[in-house]
Amino acid sequence: MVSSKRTAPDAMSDIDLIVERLEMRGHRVTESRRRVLAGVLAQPAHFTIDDVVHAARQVGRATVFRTVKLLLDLNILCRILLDDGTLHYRLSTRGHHHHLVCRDCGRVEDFTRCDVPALVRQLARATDYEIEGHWLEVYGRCRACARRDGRARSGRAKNAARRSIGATAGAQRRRRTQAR
Amino acid sequence: MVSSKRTAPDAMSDIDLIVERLEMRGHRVTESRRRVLAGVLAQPAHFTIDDVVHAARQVGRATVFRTVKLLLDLNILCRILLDDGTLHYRLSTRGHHHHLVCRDCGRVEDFTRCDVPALVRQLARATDYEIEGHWLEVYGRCRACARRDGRARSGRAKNAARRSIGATAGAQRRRRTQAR
DNA sequence: CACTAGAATGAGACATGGTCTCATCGAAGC
DNA sequence: GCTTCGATGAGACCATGTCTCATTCTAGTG
Repeated sequence: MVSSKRTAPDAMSDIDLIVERLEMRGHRVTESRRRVLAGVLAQPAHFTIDDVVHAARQVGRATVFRTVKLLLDLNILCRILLDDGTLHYRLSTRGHHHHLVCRDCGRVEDFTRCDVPALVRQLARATDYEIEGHWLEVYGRCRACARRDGRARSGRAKNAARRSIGATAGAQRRRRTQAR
Repeated sequence: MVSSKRTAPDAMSDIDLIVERLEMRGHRVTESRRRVLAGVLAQPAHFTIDDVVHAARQVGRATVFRTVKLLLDLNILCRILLDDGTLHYRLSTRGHHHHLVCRDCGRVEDFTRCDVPALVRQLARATDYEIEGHWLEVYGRCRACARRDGRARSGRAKNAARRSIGATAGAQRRRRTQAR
């Protein structure tokens, strides 16, 4: 709590903050966990577990999975459901929030405004459910992507409409593979 | 606004309706596809692809996957994101709708009221995204489940809170396996 | 400080969900 | 009846994630 603020504000301090939360919850702080944390913090906005497995190369695969799950539990990470149905991860902003995801480049914006509670109240009345939570993701195209191929737009529109939430995971794999 | 389970007047006519939609879109109507359709229509409210693979036993696994994807494309099926992050399928009610899912028994209600458009407009203004769609699922406990263990509730509450969207797929597998 | 319980680890087998390939079949238009 | 080409099935393959179990290591205790 009155913890070792041993280093100046650099990447380490982020790790230390998370380490503190681990300790507070009674989890042990091991070298592997530190490495996974460093790997996570080194990622861009959002990433797959595989990205972390590569970033924290000395750590076993199973441990990376366990640690990421732990971070989800602690609300240090959150999940993003991409347009194509695959799940990515990202550092969580504090509190209740949702994601606005660009279908083309995968950029993610957080937003905190959430109109759902009113709907939830009405649903609760109408259905007699005890409502405990909800999941909302909004999909679109960021300005850069919309502008980049504004003219091809009408041609792409049909594909975009086709490309439901359920586009294949395989397509996603290929897309990512090509991209690197 | 809450439409409950579809009652099939008789299964054959449902199949024929779907077959018609396939033909209209220029897809061939094969024996395998009929079998998959029959398998899908024989399912309870929601199901996994594996359930369909078992129901349509004479049909190859790959074909079941292909056919289900086709049905998703045609909006005959829709996906449900369960509490634990796994995807299930269900016959789609017409038009835009969302799901209210019971975390305990997995029951699903559709609802069509959707307050998101207002939010979407505001997001579009604030972020300059072209917004194309959204995904909303609401989680809770149906009346039957809430009543069944009303007393154990306080004890379970903590678990429920823990059990984020990210609960393990393994847990889900086990749950389903036990259940049959 | 040494000791110890038990949490965490890593290797690798395993499970699941899904895609791809390719030879073959068969629906439907002519 | 022929022909075309979309659909099929078997099975290999891949990605993601979990489980097991022997071993290691953290952190609390004396």
